[in-house]
Amino acid sequence: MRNRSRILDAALDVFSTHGYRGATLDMIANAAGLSKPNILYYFEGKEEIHLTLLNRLMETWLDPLVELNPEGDPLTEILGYVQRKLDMSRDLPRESRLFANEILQGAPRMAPHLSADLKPLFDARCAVIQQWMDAGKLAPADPRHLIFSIWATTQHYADFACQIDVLMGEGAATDSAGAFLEVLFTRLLKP
Amino acid sequence: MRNRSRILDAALDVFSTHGYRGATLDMIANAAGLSKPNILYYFEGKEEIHLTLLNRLMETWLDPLVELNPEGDPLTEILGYVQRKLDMSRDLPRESRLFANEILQGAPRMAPHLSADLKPLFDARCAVIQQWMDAGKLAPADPRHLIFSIWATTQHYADFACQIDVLMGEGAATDSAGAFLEVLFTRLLKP
DNA sequence: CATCTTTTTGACCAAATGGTAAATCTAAGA
DNA sequence: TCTTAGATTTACCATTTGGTCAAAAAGATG
Repeated sequence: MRNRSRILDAALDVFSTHGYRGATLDMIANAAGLSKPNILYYFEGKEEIHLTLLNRLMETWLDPLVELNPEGDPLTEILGYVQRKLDMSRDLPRESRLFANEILQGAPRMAPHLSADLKPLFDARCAVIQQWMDAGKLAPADPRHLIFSIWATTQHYADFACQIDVLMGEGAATDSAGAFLEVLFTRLLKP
Repeated sequence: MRNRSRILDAALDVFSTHGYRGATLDMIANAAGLSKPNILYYFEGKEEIHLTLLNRLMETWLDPLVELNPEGDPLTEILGYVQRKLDMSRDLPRESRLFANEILQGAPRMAPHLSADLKPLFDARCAVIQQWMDAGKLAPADPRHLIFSIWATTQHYADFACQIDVLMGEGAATDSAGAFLEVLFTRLLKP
């Protein structure tokens, strides 16, 4: 099944930079070093490749939030979450852009996942954060918007990388971003 | 020239939800209530329509940052900027998504604009903010990442609206977002 | 070697898509 | 009313693209 992996890797390249409709099987075949019919030997079609990528992505994507430990020290936990999300933008920018593309276009193939997987986790984590705030361990703020702001600021470094490269120089951003975001969320949340 | 406007409006709808390659002239024609050849009577082709939209967008997009007044009260100016950007996400979500789509895909048609128009403004505003911080009027933080975080958090409400709708219920977000972001950036920047 | 299964490929196909050409319609002036 | 310029449509065209099919390679197995 090495070919399957090569196809998925190539498809991740292509889908993440051109979007679903902008990607073609020929592009994927080329990037994978296989012929188009050969790709359709391993996958039923373009949509199945895309769907496979999205399904795999969902686990990876939720993981950092799953790891947020309700028993841990509140501020440390939140800052750790920010750090893990920022690491993902640095290490998996293609996945971030694949996700962004899908959401931008109204999540036509991922809406079920959002309701079924993301929403329950989101609600649970919001409740935990709210309890931390109620207990005075974090400064008060809407937990939902807090999470949105963490997603937005961290993913921005992957999704808008090309703009950031123009403004800061290639790759100069992700280093200093970690320090900035730590300050940002510490000042927001320190009780 | 009313038809030109109708075409551009329809194209904004289509491009912002499907991306450049995902959009078709037929979709645009349909949305505009015109025939495909009639659209090509007003524009040279698909690319010219897209380019026209991007060019118009650039002005609108830079405007809130242009309005940031170096003579004003620092915190008020920054918070005003955040508010204007958030208003844009609420009022012009299609434009925000058009922009996000373009950047996500590596800004193939807008890279020149970024270097020529955005970069100088960005550098100038960073310098102003740095001076404010040096003068002790704002708490210290990297001005570049500050601006990125403002872009990220405000545009997130337009670009990821479909995800936010799932997590918070339709349209419930943009109201409370303003208050949250004001707290976020006040706690970050208040000296 | 001979057989059987798994991969791979070259030649196609039908639909979609960006775009063109020429004919037709419409409205304003002379 | 006739003319003329602009606007619109119908009928196409060439290319791209997702996908199929049968045949050929390439392994495995006895």
